[in-house]
Amino acid sequence: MKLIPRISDTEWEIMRIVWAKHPTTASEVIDQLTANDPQWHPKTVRTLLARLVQKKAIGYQEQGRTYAYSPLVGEEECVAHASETFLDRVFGGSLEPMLVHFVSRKKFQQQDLKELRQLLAKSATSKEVLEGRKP
Amino acid sequence: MKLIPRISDTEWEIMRIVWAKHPTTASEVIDQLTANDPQWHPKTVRTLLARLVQKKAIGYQEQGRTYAYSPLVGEEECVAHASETFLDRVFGGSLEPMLVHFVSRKKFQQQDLKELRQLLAKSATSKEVLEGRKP
DNA sequence: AGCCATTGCCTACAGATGTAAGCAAAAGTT
DNA sequence: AACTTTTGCTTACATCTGTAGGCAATGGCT
Repeated sequence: MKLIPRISDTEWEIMRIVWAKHPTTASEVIDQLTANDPQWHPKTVRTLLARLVQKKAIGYQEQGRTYAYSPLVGEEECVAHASETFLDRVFGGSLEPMLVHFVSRKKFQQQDLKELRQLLAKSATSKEVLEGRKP
Repeated sequence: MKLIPRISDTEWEIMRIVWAKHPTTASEVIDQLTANDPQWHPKTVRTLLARLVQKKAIGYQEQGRTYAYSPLVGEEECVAHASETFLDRVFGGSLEPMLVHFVSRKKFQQQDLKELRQLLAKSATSKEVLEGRKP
């Protein structure tokens, strides 16, 4: 079974960019980040990239003097792991209270409700979900 | 606007207990925790309680030589804050991908789906949304 | 009265995190 | 060739976290 390295808050920002487009270079990542938020300091981004390499969350291939980074862990796995952790921490592992929370929060728009509804309609007929487990 | 202190993983365990019953004492919290998981060391719990006091996440009243702790921040606020943070980090702030994730994960049972539908039925206040069913 | 358990307070300490700075080599510019 | 920029490598450093240990006072038990 694969080990998922612990990815910190700021590191997630980096990872999402790398997952979105890879291989990618440090300067590309920096550009992406600073485009949305000029608070990001290039030096900080490079440090984080190096740490992610150490953690084996990403790897790289040398392209001349620069590195072309690529993820070594799947986004799905990390998302799943982070979701589990979040659920356990904040909702004690219970899904329903979490859903109640998200469904009732103000930012939850009608549009979202509609989409969710369609999602459920599909899930209800899909094998993966229906045959999930349960004795 | 109220500031929500940053609550760490282990601190959440403590907070959930304090929210569930307060005021409560250190030994009560320790009992609760060790009941489920004997790994918890009493000293660790006391340290965490002290840190939560420092962070002003909880407060206390002296009951003789012991402290009776109570939350200073609401569970709702903290849950909302943690949820926002999680959503931003892991799903870039988009609710729908997150819901897709939770709805499609294997542990999501039919029972949960049913509950969620009922939940949605209640949340749905508009007719357009209600009509979004049947493929 | 004396001893022990309990409680909070102070201290410890390694590893993770956020946030960079300094440096040397290589690449690009003039 | 000289100069500037870019890049990765190394180092810094205050916090925050997880996980306790030691100490002194207070309360209980004998």
